Amino acid sequence: MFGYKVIADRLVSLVSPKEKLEQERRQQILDAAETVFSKQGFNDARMDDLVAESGLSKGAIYWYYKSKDAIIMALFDRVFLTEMKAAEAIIDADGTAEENLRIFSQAAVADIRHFERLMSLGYEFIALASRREEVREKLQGYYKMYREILIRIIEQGITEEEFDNVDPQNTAMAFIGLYEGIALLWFIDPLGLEWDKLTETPFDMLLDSIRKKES
Amino acid sequence: MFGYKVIADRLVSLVSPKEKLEQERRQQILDAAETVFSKQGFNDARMDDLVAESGLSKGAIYWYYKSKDAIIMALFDRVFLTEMKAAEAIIDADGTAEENLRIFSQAAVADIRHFERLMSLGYEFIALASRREEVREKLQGYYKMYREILIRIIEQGITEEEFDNVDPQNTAMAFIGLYEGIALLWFIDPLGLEWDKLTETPFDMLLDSIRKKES
Amino acid sequence: MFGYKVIADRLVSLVSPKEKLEQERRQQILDAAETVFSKQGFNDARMDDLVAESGLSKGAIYWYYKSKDAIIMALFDRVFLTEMKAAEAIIDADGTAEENLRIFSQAAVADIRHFERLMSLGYEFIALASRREEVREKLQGYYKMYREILIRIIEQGITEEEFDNVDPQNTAMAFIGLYEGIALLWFIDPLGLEWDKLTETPFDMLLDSIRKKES
Amino acid sequence: MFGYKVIADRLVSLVSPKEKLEQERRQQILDAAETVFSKQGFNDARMDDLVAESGLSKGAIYWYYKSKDAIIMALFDRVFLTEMKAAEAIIDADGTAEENLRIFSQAAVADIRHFERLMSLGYEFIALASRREEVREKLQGYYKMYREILIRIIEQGITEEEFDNVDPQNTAMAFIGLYEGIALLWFIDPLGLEWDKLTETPFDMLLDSIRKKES
DNA sequence: TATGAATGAGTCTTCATTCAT
DNA sequence: CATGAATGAAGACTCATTCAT
Repeated sequence: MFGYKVIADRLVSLVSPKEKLEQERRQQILDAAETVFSKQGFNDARMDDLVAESGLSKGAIYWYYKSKDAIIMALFDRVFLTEMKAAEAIIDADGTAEENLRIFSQAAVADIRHFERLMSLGYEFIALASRREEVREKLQGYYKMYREILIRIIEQGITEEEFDNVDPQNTAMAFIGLYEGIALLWFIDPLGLEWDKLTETPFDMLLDSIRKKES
Repeated sequence: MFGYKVIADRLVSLVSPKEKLEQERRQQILDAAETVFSKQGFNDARMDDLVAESGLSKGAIYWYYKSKDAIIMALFDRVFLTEMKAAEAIIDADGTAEENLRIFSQAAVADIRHFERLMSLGYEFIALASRREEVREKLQGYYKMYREILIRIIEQGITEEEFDNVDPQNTAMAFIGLYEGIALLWFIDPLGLEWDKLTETPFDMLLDSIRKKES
Repeated sequence: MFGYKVIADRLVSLVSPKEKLEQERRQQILDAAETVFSKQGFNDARMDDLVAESGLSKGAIYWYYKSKDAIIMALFDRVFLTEMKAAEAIIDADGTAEENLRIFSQAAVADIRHFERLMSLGYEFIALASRREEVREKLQGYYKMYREILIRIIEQGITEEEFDNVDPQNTAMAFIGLYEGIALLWFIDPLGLEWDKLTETPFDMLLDSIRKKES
Repeated sequence: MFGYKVIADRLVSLVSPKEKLEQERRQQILDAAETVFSKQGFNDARMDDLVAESGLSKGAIYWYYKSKDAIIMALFDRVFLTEMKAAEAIIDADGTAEENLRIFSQAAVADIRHFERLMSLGYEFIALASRREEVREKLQGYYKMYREILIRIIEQGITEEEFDNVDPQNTAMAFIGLYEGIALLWFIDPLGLEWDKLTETPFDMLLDSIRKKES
């Protein structure tokens, strides 16, 4: 990821001013979209709200994105990509499997806190998934990546005899599912429970169940 | 639940033919709404789609519900109520805590399978929750009920020394979160994994971690 | 044609009030469209102009026609059909070929005078013809019908030895072309020349050239 | 016509390089406009289509023409002028009236074939004529010129006793109308009839009717 | 001169809701 | 109670034109 970022930064400095402007404008529009859509939902958000929020004109927005839907999809990709990159950051981590799992879990937590404002957006996308093949496929890719990272960590744990000989696939699903579910509960009732507590116990429970029992 | 149904049936037989018709019409409308909304989402569904699906006229629908939103809310309540009733059915169950937990878990599973078609509807409601106090409160109530049932079972397990002395609240959240999360993953990628398998391992993992260790 | 009209009238009286209303509304809309489109052209005409001219609401217009283009096409058909029926009226005429030709020619003249206001509409349609297969085909059908009527009259003239042994096809084209061309010139410069005079001489010239020369 | 062209060429060589560039650019724009407008019609053609077709930028086009309408008018003038020049070429011809008429007729034929692609453009202009005084006047001028040339030829024929003592004005209208009408029919149904055949017979018919009968 | 990003008034169309019958 | 024609406010999108660079 770091390497990637460096390359990306370099790329930015290499692009023409014109391309830089285009990138800026697109970010400007997606920033506005993120704010407006997460506040009002895709359907209740008006293009005029994007105009007001972005400070651009209607025409300018349509110059960069051909439709409201295109903006939604671009926003999806941006959120998606950001999360993917955040996840990739953990791959390189070395340490015991449990440490890696904890780092990953904490990253996920941090992630969710950070993208607190994106959660409603996220459920909009999920609601879309049943109707839009394209969205569903992207979400599948996203979770697949997560699963693979976790599977690798769990396999590491098994190999290094930290963990019992569990099924890595199912175990990974358990971890991911747990986090997603907890996030959902927290989204519905953010004041009802503290996020950290909400997170730690279930994680420890799962971890506990796969930790190599002394014999 | 059964008792309830009996009561409901009695109620039906006690009401006047006029009221009976009204209830039938409302169910007709909500049936159509369930189908149409789950297929197209709240926003892409047209009142004319409800007309076509229900076989009623536009005027008839507006006779029984004052707006599209009222139908959405009534549908929410119906889904909500059905789930609540399904959950209540387990309260009376007697058996060991682990048995009850398993029964509850299987009910949840059965539930989800049964309401497979309602899942997209569910995520629409969740997406709504961040913008509509009313929806959020109902969802909170729904999960609160679930939590309380689980807490009771877990407390039973602790009291009867089946389970370790875990925190009932957090443990309940872990179970609920796990199921919700797994459901979400399955919703995104239904073909990717079998539902039963998807469900059993995580459940066993959690259960394993709270089961009283021999000392 | 008369028979047709009678049937049509009967049909009207047989249709339900609902269908009658629909037909009235559609005529109302096409009447407004005729006025507005002929005055402003298809593109400069606004749906709001149709609203104002028809006395109906926007929604009512869209209830009966799904788009502006659908109205244009329906208007085309109405104009087209009216002209076709007017032409058919002449078929039954008996008399010498020359008389029939003159009747037909005068009908065409009368027709054009009557549809003076439709001429700009006509040229809009003709301009459309190069881009819209559908329009082109309808116009082709229209002129085909005209040609066939004329061919029949000319063949009658040849058979009855009123006319020389000319090629009926080409001769028919000459007559039709002449009338269309004269109409076009008159459309461009209506004050520049009187319609009757504009019409008679060319007609007589053509007629003269095919009249059986005494030998 | 040739003389004119020579003058034009001289003019070009006399102007400054700056003016020469301007003339080139304007032709470039009108060339693109001719292509785009005849393919898509005035209304469906976008300024961006002109940009793409001309290879110039938006700004450049607006540098040379202040509006889309100005381009339409300039294009009209260019087409108009070209046709006028073609017609003028015949004025000088000497020969019998019938020869001149035939030359003129063949020129018109050639003209139409040559401007086959411009016909839809032509009908766009004609459709415009009813709404735009300016366009109507130009078209009137155009046909007036044609009429005058024909009148001169016909008067020549009468004077030289080739033709009967017909009314030159009406006879000219007959010839022009005939050609315009035939062109229209061919535009609607180009495959339905061959152009040459479509043209010759009517012409011969008219000619036949005015040719001096032997007495 | 030339560019093309930006503007924003103007359009068609949609669709929840109403109401005369 | 029921119908479905009618309403009209509202919204996404277009595109001729402008103007900073």
